[in-house]
Amino acid sequence: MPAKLLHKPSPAYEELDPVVGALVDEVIGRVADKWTMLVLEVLETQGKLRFTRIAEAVPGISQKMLTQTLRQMERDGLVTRTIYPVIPPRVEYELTDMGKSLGEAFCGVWQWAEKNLKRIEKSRAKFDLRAARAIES
Amino acid sequence: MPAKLLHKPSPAYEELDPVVGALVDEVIGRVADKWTMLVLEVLETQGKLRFTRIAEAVPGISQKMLTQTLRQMERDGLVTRTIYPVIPPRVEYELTDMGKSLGEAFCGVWQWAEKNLKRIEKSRAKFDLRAARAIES
DNA sequence: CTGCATCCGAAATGATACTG
DNA sequence: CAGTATCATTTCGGATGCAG
Repeated sequence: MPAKLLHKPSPAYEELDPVVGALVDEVIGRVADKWTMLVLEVLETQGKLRFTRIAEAVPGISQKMLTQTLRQMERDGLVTRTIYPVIPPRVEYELTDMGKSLGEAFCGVWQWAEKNLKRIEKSRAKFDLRAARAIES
Repeated sequence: MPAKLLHKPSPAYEELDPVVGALVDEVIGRVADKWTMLVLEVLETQGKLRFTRIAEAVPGISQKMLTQTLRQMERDGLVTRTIYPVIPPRVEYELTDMGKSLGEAFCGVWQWAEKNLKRIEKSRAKFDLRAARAIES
């Protein structure tokens, strides 16, 4: 992989190969999903978990969205789903190697978010203040 | 951010500081947005650009979404917006230092996406095949 | 306990027309 | 050129009921 393509393929790259470019965008769209990121984070830090544990660990997620997110992640090969044929049912989810590697790739983003939280809030306050004054005048 | 929780417990960091935890989630939700990521990437690799150039470089984005995304990024302090009072209007967008640092944080995710594209496609094909067979039987 | 199916309102997005 | 405004459409997400 050339150093030039460390990031998303440039427009030139997409003109050469629009299909691959579109697919990369599609994958980014999938992976850059709020619930996917939060579930990924939980599974990365807490290891193998069952459905209800994940629901508890991801604040605000509904059962429907959790099921949907886990199915997508399973389809994409990010998690394994293990069903224990017992009563009551027991289903456990665990990151695959690919899932773990994605978690590591996102690590920098989490750090960035924590580190820059206050700066973002300040920026927003400033922006909103300027906007308010613009309306007055 | 969802308002209501269907369950009681929370992740470790939220128990320590629920407010900060919620804010980190909010920032992640914002930053882990498809269009934000794509625009960020374009500005990172191509530097200062005007509105139409960005639109051309981000395949599939609508004018509305580009405007919205750029406004949010400006509000969060990720980009600067420079207006040249000429006719026709000329507006240029450029990453701030904070925007650039976010771009670097996302670098690993881009690499991951390119690297694992084929593996994801294979996983999906396999999953869909199993699902199809499950329906038949 | 897990999680699918369905309904429904809310929110996000796209398409189009229009403006300084 | 760089938007804003509006409307149509799609998607999201919560609530509920039910099944294995």
